[in-house]
Amino acid sequence: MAKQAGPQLPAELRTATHDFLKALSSPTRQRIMLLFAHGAELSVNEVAEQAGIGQSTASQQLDILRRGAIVTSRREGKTVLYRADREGAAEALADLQAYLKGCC
Amino acid sequence: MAKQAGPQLPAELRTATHDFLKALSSPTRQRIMLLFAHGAELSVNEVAEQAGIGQSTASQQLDILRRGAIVTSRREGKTVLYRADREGAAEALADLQAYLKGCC
DNA sequence: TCAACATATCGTAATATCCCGATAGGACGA
DNA sequence: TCGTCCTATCGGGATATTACGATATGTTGA
Repeated sequence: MAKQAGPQLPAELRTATHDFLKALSSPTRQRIMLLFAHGAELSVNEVAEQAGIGQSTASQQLDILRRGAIVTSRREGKTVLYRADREGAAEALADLQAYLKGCC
Repeated sequence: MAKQAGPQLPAELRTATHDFLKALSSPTRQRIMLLFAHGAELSVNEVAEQAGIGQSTASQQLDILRRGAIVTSRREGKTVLYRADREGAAEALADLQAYLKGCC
């Protein structure tokens, strides 16, 4: 029974993994991610300031990173704190690795 | 006290890794890569046909993939054969992993 | 050399992305 | 409640990406 072996085709990239790739394929967002080194938690304004971009831009780019599951956010009073999402990143990386194993 | 030693900062992504991410962050190019599963070698025309895109588009997208070090090419008579670049992909993946370890 | 074929490049419209300033929405303290 | 602070969303201009058809470049065989 069963489908028998095989994971068959290498399968496609999950939507989540595509969002991950797109999120990281921007120099600005790559720069933003480096701000989260060592588990740092930063507000939108702090990201904007340290990355040298406007507040609205920071908010938008952080949203893209969140959709890519590379960061998570939580409210702390008036501010929203963002931090790196280790788990999400690891998951996307694993999926990417599986995808590459299929075609490379 | 010196600036201390250490591997310092996780460092940025190499240009090559950025090219890799950009190359894979397109659904069309992701589809193209799946054509190279199992070590398949394909001409530009074959890629165009199987991916459902025009010849010039295939040539351009393959060039982007090559700059991302995900495929390599070689001439075989009149045609140019492309195949997946396992080594390049593994290298980019390793760099990406190191980068994520730095910020996530 | 000249055709025939395969790929690469050029010019382009359509679409998407980036970043901004302005403004709306939410949370807190007075 | 009101005012302040912080974040999210809106609207738009500049730029980049995508995919195409047409054309140039390059390779082989007659």
